[in-house]
Parts: sequence; C-alpha cells; structure tokens
Amino acid sequence: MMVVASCKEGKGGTDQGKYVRYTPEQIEALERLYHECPKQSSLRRQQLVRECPILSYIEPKQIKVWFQNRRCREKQRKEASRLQAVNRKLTAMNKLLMEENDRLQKQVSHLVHENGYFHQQARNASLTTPDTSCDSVVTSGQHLLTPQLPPRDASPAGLVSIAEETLAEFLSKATGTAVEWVQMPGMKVWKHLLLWISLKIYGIVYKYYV
DNA sequence: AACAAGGTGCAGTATAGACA
DNA sequence: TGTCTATACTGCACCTTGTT
Repeated sequence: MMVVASCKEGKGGTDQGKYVRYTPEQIEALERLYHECPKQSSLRRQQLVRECPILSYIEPKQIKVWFQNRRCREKQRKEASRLQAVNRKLTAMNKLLMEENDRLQKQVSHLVHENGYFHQQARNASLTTPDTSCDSVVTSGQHLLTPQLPPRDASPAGLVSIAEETLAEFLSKATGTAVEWVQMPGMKVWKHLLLWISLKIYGIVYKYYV
C-alpha cells in the first residue's frame, strides 16, 4: 500500500510509515526550490518548513534526503545523456572508418594490379628493344591513384615528381573524408602509410624501368 | 597543534510501489 | 511477475567547531 507524506503521524515509528511518497504538490514545491538552489543549507531547510505549508508535513531530514537524491538523479541523467552523445559520435566515426577501410582496400588491390603491370613491362623491356610507340600507356583512368606511366627514359627526378603528384592528388581527394574530417589523433598514420606506398611504387618504377 | 564530536555530501545499496 | 523509479538508509570522507 502506498503511503503518502500527508501527515506527520503517518511516518511514525511503525514500519508501515517508514516509506512515503510525496504528493505532486510537494514534489512541485521541492522541484521549484531545487531549481532555485540545488544545495540548500540546513538553516534554509528549516526556513522552508516554516514558510511552505505544503512542505511542513515533511521533516527537515527528509527534505535533506530528497535534495540529496535529486542531485544524484540529475547527475545520473547528465551522465547518461553524455554517454549517449559519445555513443552517437563513435557510431558515426566507425561508419566513416569502415568506408575509409573499404576504399583503401580497393586501392591496395588496384596497386597490386598495377605493380604486376610494371613487372610485366620491365620484363618486356629487358627482352626486347625499346619501342617508343608504347610511351603513353593508359591505365584504368577511373581510379584515384592512376598515375600516367612515364616515358621509359624519364629521369629519376621526374619519377619522384610523379610520385609526389600522385600522393598529393590522393591526399587532396582524401580531404573531407575520415582522414581530415574526423581529425582523430593518429589518423595521420594513414598519410604515412600512403607516403610509404608511394615511395614503394617509386622504388619499383626506378628499379625496373630506369 | 592535536583530537573529538557533530554536520554534511556522496556513492552505493535496500526496498516499496507503480506499471506494462 | 519482472522491471523501473523513488525514497530511505549506511558507510565513508571531509569540514567546522570546541576543548585540552
């Protein structure tokens, strides 16, 4: 049976009166005072009991406990709200990272394909005499990383330039994706990885083609 | 300065009542 | 009936005040 704090006699020494439910009017008065000042001094609580007829049926100790629990509830709600916001951000970040991962995997497979192409070109070059009619070989122009093959007599400096341009192109296109937009500490690791890949490509080209 | 006593807040927990 | 919420309680830490 619900016991309401409507009279002092109802909260006496009996177990039945131990637990009370405050009336909506009492809650409203307490909430109003809470928003006025979440931390009431004991003096202020005694004053409230005298001033507010609705609260006069609640003992100062109970008012103290109510304020204590009310602060606790607010803290819990704020924490729950904060955790929900964090969860939303992490979910969005995870989605971006998954997309970025998928895109990078596709690039890796494409680079592996191109690497095979360079190997084949190198083998052909070693077996036959140079053929200037093949200077402008076109690779799949749809991809982000599709450097134009340099003429086989291109200088190392020119190849470095192409590698740098390719990297710059990728990074410029990467801007606005998870790499830049999320601004996570450590995301620059991707750039380091891409730089490493570019240098590897340059190394392969230089080794087999120059 | 050192100590005890009292008051208070907070975290954690028990429990009664509401509700689907 | 199980779960959720509100109220009450406990133990601990910290602060203030009075006493020696």
